[in-house]
Amino acid sequence: MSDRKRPAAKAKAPRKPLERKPSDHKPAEHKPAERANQRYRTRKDLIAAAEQLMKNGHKPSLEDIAAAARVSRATAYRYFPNVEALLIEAPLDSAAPDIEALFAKDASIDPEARIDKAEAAMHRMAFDNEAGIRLMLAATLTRAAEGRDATVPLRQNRRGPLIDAALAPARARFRKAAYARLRAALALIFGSESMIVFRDVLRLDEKEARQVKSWAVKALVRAALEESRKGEDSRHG
Amino acid sequence: MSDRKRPAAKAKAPRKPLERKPSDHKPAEHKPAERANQRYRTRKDLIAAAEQLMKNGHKPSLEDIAAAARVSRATAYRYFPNVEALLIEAPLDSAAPDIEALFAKDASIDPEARIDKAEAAMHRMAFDNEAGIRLMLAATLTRAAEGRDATVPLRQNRRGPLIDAALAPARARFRKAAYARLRAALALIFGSESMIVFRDVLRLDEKEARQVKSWAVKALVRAALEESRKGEDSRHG
DNA sequence: CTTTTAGTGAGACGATCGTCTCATGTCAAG
DNA sequence: CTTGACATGAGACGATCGTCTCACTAAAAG
Repeated sequence: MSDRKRPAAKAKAPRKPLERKPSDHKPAEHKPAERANQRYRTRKDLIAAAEQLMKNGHKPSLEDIAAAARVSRATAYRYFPNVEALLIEAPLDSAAPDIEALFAKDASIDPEARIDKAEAAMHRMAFDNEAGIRLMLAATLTRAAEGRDATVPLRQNRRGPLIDAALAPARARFRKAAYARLRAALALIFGSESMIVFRDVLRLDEKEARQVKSWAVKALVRAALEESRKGEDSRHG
Repeated sequence: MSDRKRPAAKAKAPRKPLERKPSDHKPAEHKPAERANQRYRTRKDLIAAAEQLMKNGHKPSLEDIAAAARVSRATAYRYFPNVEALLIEAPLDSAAPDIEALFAKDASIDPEARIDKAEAAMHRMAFDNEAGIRLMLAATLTRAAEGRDATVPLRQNRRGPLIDAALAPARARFRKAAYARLRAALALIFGSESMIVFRDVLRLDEKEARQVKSWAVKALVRAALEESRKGEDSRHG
């Protein structure tokens, strides 16, 4: 008598009746500019609550986040289509390095030194917030794997402006294409993803990771500078 | 009248009564060497089914995987503590580049050329299996974020041997420390994580990604070679 | 062939997810 | 102050997750 199935499996034929469409989440009846303050505050409270709960590395349930924000579950879903979307925005707003402050009283214009300094800041941020960043990364990965239309910004890019700021004083010394290439390559090394590689794949500790990255970013800057100086963009002929 | 709560929230005081301990999952009554064949086959079937279902980018439910493997849900949980653990093992076994074949009839010993070739192989693998890799990465990230004891190998390292093989003919030209540093830095660029950065952060397409990585790996190899030649390990001295 | 026992199937269970509806509260314009 | 539009709260609902128990099957041992 396999007549009694577990409830999840009933109506097996039309199998996926609800067929999640991840991106057609209507932000309820939120129109652009009505009661903006009220909405700003609940949104801020939700993110703050999520950020708080993420610190211990456990993925908080939306129920917990909503409770911590003194907001109902339904309201939380009116602001974010799912838990992950909340986790994506949460963990970094307080930890992001301040670009102005970083280079404020630093008169050095040596691009290698400045890039290294910028990398050090990102490095600290990533390793100090490892738990939260892991959750955030996981959230963006699965979000992106499913619905791909992505009118929403999947991911905020913090490293780009930081890299630009670090290289700004020397910008004129790079050829255009070389700069674009360097910028992208540095982004590979700067990001929090590199922390994942060091931890999970290479099994190196924070200090070794920092040394490797410090060497790599400087080597790349040097290489790009040299190629630009020689006046050829790609060196394989 | 907040007497009627949603069922999930009842018994609020002891809140987390079950308190997931991710790693004390007992593999049921599976002792090392009894009915090994039977167990090997069900495990293999589960992984194969997961691999199959992952190809479209949707995270398959364990119910679906078990059904595809012609196995009951309970049995699947006897082999893997959760869906993620299955997804981690699934997506890459068939796609990993074969190191021997890659360098078989390639007499070149130029480390830059060989590294570039290896990177190209990893690049293809990563971009061809984007959906599966995203799921796998997300799974390892959250696994690592929670229970951290990790007697299990969180992640298999495919890039390490590949990098070693590519650099093997030129190995003698590197100083030891420089080689270790180069190896780690290349691992940052080789991995599937870099695909994520290109896609989600930099928004570059596959071709541009390949160009950036090709330039970066060659530049790093060159830099490490040069430093080794000059006989100094770190150049900021 | 029988007995033992390890692997399995079926499904109940509580928890969380994301959706939806209805009622209530609250801001802001008249 | 009233009123209408909008934000919120409360909770039902079906789906999936991971755990657990019980019964059944089939491999291995005698």
